[in-house]
Amino acid sequence: MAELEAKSSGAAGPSLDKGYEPAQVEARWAAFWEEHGLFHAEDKSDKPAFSIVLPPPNVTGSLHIGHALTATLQDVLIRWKRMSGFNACWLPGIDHAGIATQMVVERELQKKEGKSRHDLGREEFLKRVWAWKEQSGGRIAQQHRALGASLDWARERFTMDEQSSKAVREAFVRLFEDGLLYRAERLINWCPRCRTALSDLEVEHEEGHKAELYKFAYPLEDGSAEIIVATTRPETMLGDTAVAVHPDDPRYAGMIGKNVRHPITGRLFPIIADGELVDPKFGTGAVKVTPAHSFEDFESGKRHNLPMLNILNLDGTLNKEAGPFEGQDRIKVRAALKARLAELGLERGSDPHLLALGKCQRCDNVVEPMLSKQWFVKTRPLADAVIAAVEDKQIKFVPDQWEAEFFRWMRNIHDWCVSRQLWWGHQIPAWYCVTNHVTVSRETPLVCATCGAGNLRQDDDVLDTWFSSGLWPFSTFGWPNMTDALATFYPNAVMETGFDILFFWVARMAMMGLYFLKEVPFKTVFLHAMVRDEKGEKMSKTRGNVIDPLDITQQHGADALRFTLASMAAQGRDIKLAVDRIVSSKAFANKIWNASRFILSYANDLNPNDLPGPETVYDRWILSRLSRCADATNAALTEFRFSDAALGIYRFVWGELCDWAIELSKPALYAGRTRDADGNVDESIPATPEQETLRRAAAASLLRALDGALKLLHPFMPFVTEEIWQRLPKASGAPVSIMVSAFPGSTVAGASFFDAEAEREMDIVSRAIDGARSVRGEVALPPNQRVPIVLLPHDESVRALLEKHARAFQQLANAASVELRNAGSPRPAQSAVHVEPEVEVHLPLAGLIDFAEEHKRVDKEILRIEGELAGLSKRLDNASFVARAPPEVVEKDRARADELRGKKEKLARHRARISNPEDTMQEDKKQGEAAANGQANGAAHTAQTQTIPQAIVAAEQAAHHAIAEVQAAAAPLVAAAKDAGAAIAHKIAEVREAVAQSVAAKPVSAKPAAPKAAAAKPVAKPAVKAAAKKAAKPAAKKIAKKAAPKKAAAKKSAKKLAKKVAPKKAAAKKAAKKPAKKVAPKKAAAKKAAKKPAKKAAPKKAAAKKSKGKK
RNA sequence: GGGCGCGUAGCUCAGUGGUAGAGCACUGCCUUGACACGGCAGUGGUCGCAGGUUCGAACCCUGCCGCGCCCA
Repeated sequence: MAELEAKSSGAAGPSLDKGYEPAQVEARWAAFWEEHGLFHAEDKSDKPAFSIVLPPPNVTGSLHIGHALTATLQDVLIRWKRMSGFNACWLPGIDHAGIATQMVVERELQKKEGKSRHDLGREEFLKRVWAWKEQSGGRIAQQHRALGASLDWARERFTMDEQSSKAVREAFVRLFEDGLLYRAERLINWCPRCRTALSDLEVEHEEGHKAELYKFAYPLEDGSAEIIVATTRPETMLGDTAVAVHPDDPRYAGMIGKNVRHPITGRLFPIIADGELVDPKFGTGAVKVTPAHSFEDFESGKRHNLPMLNILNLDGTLNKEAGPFEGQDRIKVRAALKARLAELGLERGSDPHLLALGKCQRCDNVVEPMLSKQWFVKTRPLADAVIAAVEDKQIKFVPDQWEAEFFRWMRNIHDWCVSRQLWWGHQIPAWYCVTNHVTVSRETPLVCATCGAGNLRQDDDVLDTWFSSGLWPFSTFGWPNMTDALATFYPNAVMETGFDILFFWVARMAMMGLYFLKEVPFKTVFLHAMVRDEKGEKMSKTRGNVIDPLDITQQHGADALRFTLASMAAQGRDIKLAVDRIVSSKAFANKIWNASRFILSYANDLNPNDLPGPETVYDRWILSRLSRCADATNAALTEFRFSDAALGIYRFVWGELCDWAIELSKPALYAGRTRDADGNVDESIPATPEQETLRRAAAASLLRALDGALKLLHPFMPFVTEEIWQRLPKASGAPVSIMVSAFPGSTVAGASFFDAEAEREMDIVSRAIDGARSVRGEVALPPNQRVPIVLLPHDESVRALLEKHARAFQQLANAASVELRNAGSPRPAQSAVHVEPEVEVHLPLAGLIDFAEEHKRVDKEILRIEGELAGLSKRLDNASFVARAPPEVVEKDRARADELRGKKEKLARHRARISNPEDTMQEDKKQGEAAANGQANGAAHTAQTQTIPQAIVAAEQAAHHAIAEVQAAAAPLVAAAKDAGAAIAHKIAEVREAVAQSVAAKPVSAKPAAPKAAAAKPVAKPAVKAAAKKAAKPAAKKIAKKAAPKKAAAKKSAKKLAKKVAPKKAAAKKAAKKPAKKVAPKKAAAKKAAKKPAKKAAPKKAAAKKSKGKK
């Protein structure tokens, strides 16, 4: 009674809005998840750990599309693992971004107060930066929340917080104590604008700057001659301390060892021989040497003990060493210097030249190599350990092409300059006494470790931001303290980031982690692609092509953005993001929303604690497909194939659940819910108990499929899935949120739903329905016009199978009626047809359509088949193919060829029938009578039987023989033609095919000699040549399309044969096919199924491919 | 200069040896009781070019052309 009441009110359910509106939903769930602490991971847990640290965005940054991609991919992994029973920890944080942040605050200070940081002093300035950080630093965290990122906010960290600072000091001191950190005067990259040293990596090399190669002469000291040097930077001559030539260069052999006199500063310096520095073919073969301002010259200077003459101030102006040019900017001085050289009569012309410029990554100013005292990390030993670990596969790169790149860099690594002349950052824990002894210490020291002097002064400089970032995978979990969290979450499972910081960050984390914890910091490095605009250009504010993720989120929903990014994150490719894609993802969210709305309206009265199992093959099929999708999703995510995972779910939901399962279930769901003209359910016509059972089973199966789909989709689209899932009827004890429910695997709710039988049956049914739909579409039948459908299965088992699905044809192919005839029964006289290996689908359309159209349609299909057949024949006629190709491939091709021949023949017969209804009807009638004389089939709907008349059996045998004969006869021809060229061979194959057909058509009278002659003839004909030319590279399709003449002939013979012995031949063909049949349907069916059951998708094929790939 | 990668339908991309697929776009029809952010059907490709290996090449090899990135 209660149940009945529930049922009658069930259809109403809690109503969902007609369209999905993300904006209303997302904020609510983001808050809900956090309030319930669902993002939090335990320091100690029985569950296996899975940890990812979010690459800390810069404190100056606001969320851009790259962050959104990072967050999406990591959240997908984390939510997937969390749902799969892991103690999943995703740790958020912010990077203090030394240079960038200092620049931002300085700029603001200048703008608002007209002051420089020096006006404020270090202490006051740092207060301002912290204030700025407090005010703006939280923004990006809020933006991550809006994306649905399930970060463990309780663990949020900052690279300058107390714990990180402690870790930095510990790391610095230990490296120093271990001799891996030293202070030295070296040539470094100096940014005069930022007034700090930079590491090699922070210099961007820009090529193709138009410049000149300027030549001038240095007079020899003794006045005997001059030596002409070529340079792209004449102004640096003020710092020259040598001129170098190649030791083997005869032009300068006599000058080596002599001195030149500097024409401006008057200094004397030598002409040296340096085979490494000098390329005798470049310029004049003599180069000026400026050891303090060029990396190459620096090395040469060391080799030759040259003085290192620094001519620059820290701001890029020239210092007193530049003599008369002191105080001028290094770039502006060039013109003046050249003028002076000209005055002195030393200018020797110039040539145009392209050169690469090193620019500051942060401010885009030209950097200067400069001699300077800095702190360096000795990277060689650290890098070697990392190289060994990667070679050992302790760290895996995905995609693995990055491994090579990584090795290359690690093997050529230079010592890392870690000191920066900034204020914002970790101040270097080194102190100096008055005599400049260095004391490096974890705690602020009171006295000099060397001389005991007091009054120590701490190093002014700070550390490179990447120094603290390098500690991130473990400093965040408490290092240097050995905490539970560290024990649980180190090493991290995955480091997911952009390839652009592979060296900046990944390499340094690897070095630091391995050194300090003796264990790699992460097991897998997944490097995602760069997000570009739809034209493939880098997004940048100056280009104005930036897609703001938060705009997108507001307009289309975070789910749409996330799904789009994940589905485009194919490995090793840039992501060209177009708004169109986001719109279609939004449509997908709406689609699943509406599907849910529908399913819920019929499933709401079910008892979730006792859901009925599947009843019909539709129920079984969709649950089987869900299991497959779950398997594929897990496999894809395991291999970081985000795109495959996302699109696989999309295909399942849209192409299988919505397009087929829901549609197929409607008759069952509607039973007992007859509606009146106004659409109201007529309560006076209740369902029968049988109908009720089917309805509940259908609703329950759809509900299960939906529940599974939502869970699979949840990591990608957390909001809409939560919103829907919360409205699903749930068993007692269900979790509070979908995000902590169990991720589906091969089994759904503990039961395995794989069902090969159901899938096979649905494969046949769906192809037949698709066939009917195609015919309808192609003959331009209005969608709402119901027409009868006649099905001719090729054997009894298929007939029995199809019996159950009449309603499906009515539902999905808009059939007015479905008539199932026995195999071999006469066809409807005036019909349009679609042929599948297992079944012919006829639509008797006499008077409804123009049969000329049907002719065209069938001809097109025949052409297509002939094209494919020609290709297959060419292969199968090739003796070495048969001999050398794997047997299963040969067998597959044979089966396919058989299948195609059968199909073609049926179509040809069909064509004949509609061209000449009288004749065909006679034939059909005759066959009908013959059949009627045979034994009646028990399960038959109609009176015909499947008995094959004796004549047909004979015909079949004759046809077999004839085919064999023709094959034998054609073989030498084919061989000969091969010599003559591939094109001709191809042609022969086509002709041979046609001949075989016509021979088969006249089985009784056919003689071996005839086909031979027939085959030989067309080859000789010049008519072939045009086609042959094209056929050099035979695309089957093309040939079929273009080689019209040949096709016409084939058609003609097909027509002829069809007229005369069509029915017999059909039977013969079918029989001939039998032996190969066992193998054939599998692949062919798979291929077709791939295309059809889901219009939107190719699920089976995709699955097949995947499993193939896995092997 | 060295290295890596890319070039497949109008667009964005799958596809690592058996004659090419998807999404979007496009065309036609359809307001059928989940969804017009929808349904059904359809058009569209000498897989950059040229050689080679192979029974067979979008796929492997070589060269060339074009584009991109990294490093010097």
